[in-house]
Amino acid sequence: MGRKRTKSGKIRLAEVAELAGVSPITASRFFRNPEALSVAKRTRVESAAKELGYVPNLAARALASQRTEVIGVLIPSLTNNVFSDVLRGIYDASESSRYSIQLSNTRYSILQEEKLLRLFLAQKPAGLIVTGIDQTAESRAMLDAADCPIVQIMEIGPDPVDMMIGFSHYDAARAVVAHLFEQGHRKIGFVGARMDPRVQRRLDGYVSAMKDAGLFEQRLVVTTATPTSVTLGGALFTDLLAREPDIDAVFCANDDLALGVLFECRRREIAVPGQIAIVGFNDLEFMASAVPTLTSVRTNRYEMGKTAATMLINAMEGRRPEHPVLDLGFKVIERQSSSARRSDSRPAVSGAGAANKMIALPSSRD
Amino acid sequence: MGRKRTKSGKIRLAEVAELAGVSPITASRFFRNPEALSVAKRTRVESAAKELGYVPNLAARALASQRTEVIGVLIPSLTNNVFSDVLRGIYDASESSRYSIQLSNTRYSILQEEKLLRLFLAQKPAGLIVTGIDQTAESRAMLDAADCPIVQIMEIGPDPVDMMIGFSHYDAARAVVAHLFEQGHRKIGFVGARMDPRVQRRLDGYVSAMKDAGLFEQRLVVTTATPTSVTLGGALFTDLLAREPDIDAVFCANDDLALGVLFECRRREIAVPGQIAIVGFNDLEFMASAVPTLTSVRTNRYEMGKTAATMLINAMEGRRPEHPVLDLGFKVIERQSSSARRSDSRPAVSGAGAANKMIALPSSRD
DNA sequence: AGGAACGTTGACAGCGCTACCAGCAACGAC
DNA sequence: GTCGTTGCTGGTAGCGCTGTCAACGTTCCT
Repeated sequence: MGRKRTKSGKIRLAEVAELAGVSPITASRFFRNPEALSVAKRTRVESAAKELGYVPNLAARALASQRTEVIGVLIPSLTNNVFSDVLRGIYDASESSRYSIQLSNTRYSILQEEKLLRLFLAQKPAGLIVTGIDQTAESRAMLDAADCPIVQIMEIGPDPVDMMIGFSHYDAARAVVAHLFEQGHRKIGFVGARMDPRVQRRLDGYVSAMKDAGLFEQRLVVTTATPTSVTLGGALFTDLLAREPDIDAVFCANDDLALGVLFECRRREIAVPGQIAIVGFNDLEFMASAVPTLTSVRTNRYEMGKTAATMLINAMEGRRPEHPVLDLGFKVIERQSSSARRSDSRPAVSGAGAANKMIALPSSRD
Repeated sequence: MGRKRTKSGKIRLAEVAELAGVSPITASRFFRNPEALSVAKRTRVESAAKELGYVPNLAARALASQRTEVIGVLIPSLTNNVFSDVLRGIYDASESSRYSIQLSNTRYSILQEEKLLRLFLAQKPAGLIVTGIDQTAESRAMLDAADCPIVQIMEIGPDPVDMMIGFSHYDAARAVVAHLFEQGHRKIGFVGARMDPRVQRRLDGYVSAMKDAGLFEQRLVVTTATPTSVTLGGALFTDLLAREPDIDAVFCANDDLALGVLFECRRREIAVPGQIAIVGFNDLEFMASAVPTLTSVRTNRYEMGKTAATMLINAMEGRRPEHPVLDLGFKVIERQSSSARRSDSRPAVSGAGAANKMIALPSSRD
């Protein structure tokens, strides 16, 4: 009834200005561009704000300025380790800025992505980070029309919307196959799950490398749309073995699958790499301490996220990057699981901590 | 220069109202409480909004209504798998609501948490999800004073701020030790990393259970403040073995450490569970397909996140839960790695897919 | 010395929406 | 038939901040 909203405790810009003895607009400028104030007023506003514990009202700021300080981030999965690394980079980079992150999960659906994009753009984000290069035509049109900087992450390709940071999954897959050839493997299977666009491009790279060597057979490829998991790695490998019992290597589209294959080999008492070599993708932390240690492709996911956010923030503040497309490359980390074919069935287990040989390549720039 | 911001394309509530032939305030009501409109106006506004592609301006709404539709979420890590499951639950639950998630990473620092909390509360969030029960006194005071619903997640304890959902890490650890006793293990080591409050409580549970049996020795505990990893599991286990070569079981504070211990055992040709039993915590997916399969404690992380967000949303809309403290319990999933002591050194590997025996317990309510 | 240029400050209006309250019609109770 | 009561609708007045522009004092140039 008689309970009116108490205004007593509310600290607005006006209160700060009054205490500092300046006009509200001057106080406002202090928070947005302190250099524009004289030193005297600057210190006065600063101490007044601190004394009152002033915190700006972001909604009012957004409404008045017609823009937000929000970076929209669209990623396809919250579960996948790969994206948590990227996200960490994005959050770390944004923390030291005044921008905040608005995250949404497309669940690997470009239709969902389109819907979320529409939602995001309606709120006029200061910038946008989107995953990959496979948007719907509608999404692409919205991105092209958006009047904020945009970074596409996770891979590089032709025709960037704006900025782009990633690496060539195709080239990385070719490098893996080349490495396996080098180690004497010929009958190389491919195991993939989820089959999102980037996994598909890894498969494409594998296929092209195998074809180049005249070794490609469709029967060597086992994939599924099911989300990836360690258990699934074992199951897909079982399928592959049933089809092609005499394969000598397996290229897994990610590390979870590779671990599953490793466990399945152990279960079946198949020597790794003696009988079958295993290569994964992403180089998650556990790959280096598995027994045998597992070869994988290292991609700079944290750096990718951090750089993407940094590029975006710079662009939002008018400092556009010299090169809008940044290829972070990849490294094939050669470990025990793919070392040269040998006849003995027990892998060398002593060198768990042995230095990893690396093949470092920037993927080709489009 | 002469380029003024074009206002042409802007669809505001006023435009929708005009097309629908109603007043702006009526149109506004349509979006917030459609039932308050007559059916005729409701359909008119609805079709007008759809025709114009109207999207409300959240900043204006927040400013006018003095509240936001943002749920603040404070978690200690973006890397940890455990939190990605919780987060997925939170995002899934929020998706079907009008609330959006604002996520921040405290990096396991309660000081950082306090700082972020201050930031969040200044923006008047509609609700808050915070991790754990170990806030600073200052944070606690802010939470108590906050006029929005709050859910504490990940564990339960006495004296909730508002709502709480989780389980007792202490009881879970005691259940693990009990299980190991039951399987004939006596000299049980504890391996822990990061040592955040919840890991600490697992350690406390382990210590109390061991003391109850008169088997506790400080030398059996190896911990570090270092962030957890598979590799670290191997290293800590190596330390433990150097101290106590004749242990017969290792309780790992999480699954990554357990996997590291397993690999280290393989490296050293220690039979699991023949010579040493291994138990992890969290029951990540890979635990079930490792060789041998690894015993762990299943916690309903996805459900925890989803339920937390759902409880919060309900509370924000006036439907407070009957029981503000929800104990989700845990299950000790018994697998090969901790089965009864046997003299032969090769574990049974045939039953990879065998049904897991479970010990299900709601943790005790405080 | 006069004027331009710059740096600094403030007045005003309005961003798009909703809280609040008033008004109006339709209906039922006496 | 009069007086509530209920259900729906609209007018007014901001929410707290910033864009724009004008005005001021100072400095520098010619």
